[in-house]
Amino acid sequence: MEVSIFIADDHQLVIDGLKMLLAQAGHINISGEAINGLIAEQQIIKLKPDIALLDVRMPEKDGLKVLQSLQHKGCTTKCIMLSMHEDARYIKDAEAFGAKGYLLKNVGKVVLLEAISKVMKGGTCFHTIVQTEKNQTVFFTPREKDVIGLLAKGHSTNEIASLLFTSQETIKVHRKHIREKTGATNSVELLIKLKELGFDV
Amino acid sequence: MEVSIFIADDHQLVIDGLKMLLAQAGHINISGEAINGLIAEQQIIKLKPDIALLDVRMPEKDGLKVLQSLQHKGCTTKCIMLSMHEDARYIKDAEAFGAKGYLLKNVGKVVLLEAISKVMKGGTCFHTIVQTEKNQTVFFTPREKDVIGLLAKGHSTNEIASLLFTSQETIKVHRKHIREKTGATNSVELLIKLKELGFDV
DNA sequence: ACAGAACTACCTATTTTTAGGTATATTTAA
DNA sequence: TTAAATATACCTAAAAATAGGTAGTTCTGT
Repeated sequence: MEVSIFIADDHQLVIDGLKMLLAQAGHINISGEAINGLIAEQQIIKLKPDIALLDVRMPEKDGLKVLQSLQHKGCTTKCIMLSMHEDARYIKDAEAFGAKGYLLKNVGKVVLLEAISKVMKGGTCFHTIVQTEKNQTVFFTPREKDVIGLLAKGHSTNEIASLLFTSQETIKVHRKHIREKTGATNSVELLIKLKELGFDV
Repeated sequence: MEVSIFIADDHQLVIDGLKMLLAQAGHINISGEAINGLIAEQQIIKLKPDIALLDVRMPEKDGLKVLQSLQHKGCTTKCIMLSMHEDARYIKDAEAFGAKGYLLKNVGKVVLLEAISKVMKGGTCFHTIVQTEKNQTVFFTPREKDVIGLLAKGHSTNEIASLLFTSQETIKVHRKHIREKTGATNSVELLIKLKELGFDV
């Protein structure tokens, strides 16, 4: 049976490559493509492809957000996420948001075609990762996330306090809690650990 | 005429895509592929393809280093760099090291095929960028690069001094110079600016 | 041989961050 | 309606980073 697939990736060359790769398979037709999340979302809603391949990291709107929006709007297109990040949190989020699969970009075409086949048969295909003891959910409060966001932009405690209309002392406490939650002893280390945990910083 | 091409990229899916894309062109045959710089270098020397497509960012040995090694060893394969980074420094370096082309991954297949054609005819194809006043060459000494590398891993001045077998005072000076060169006032800001300048941090 | 660059090292001084503590008002959830 | 979580704010104290200075040695290229 003919399968229609939509491709969203921020690199045109990757899109072109995937198109060729999928076209090769014979039973697949490419219903559309997009180089950012916003266009992807609009087009997928409009074209209703059987499957959408969504790059996780995209401009305007990342793949997970597109996935959420599509689910929220009742779109029936089955989404397979493509990512460079072998990260538990991303994969869990993708699954939670209703993705049918999650593949790393370092898989080969065989794995991709198998995943598409599986998903079309109603199954799922999530990249299994070596899930060690760590990655125990680290949780941040909304305010802590505000602080993390500004920290990641290179702001000092003083600047963050001004931007969030609160005192330096308060921001100090938030920073302390954030460090304690991650086990980091300085800001650079903190940002590294946050990235490892899958946060967009 | 038949053109043999080697592909090096750290994502198998990108390789597979490019293979399909190039195979489509008819007159191109893929002589080999690699998912890291070291393997790429060995294979290119062994297989002597007409053209090598080298991803700039690769594990083990980045594309620019592979390019340098190949030139140094007198390899005649014409190298076209593929990159996600529209960065003056990378492009200049690539040209200086003897690359025949530099393309962003957001170009389409038409541009890629044209570039290959141009290069095969003895020409070059460098992605022209909007070169604003900024990007005035920021240069780091080898030792400064050592320090930057360890800083980016979250190490403190103290730790860096130990790792580089020198005194804290010396590392302080290096850090000061690095900040002065980039205009950053703290480490997080520094790393952000370095990334903007195209450094692998 | 000399100039310049790079690496080293120390100085002072201020600012910022890190690392503990306590405490209170407000909101959230059981 | 308690209990817990969140955001707020202040305290002390030590460690680290930032920002300026001078200066000697070594290596490299002219």
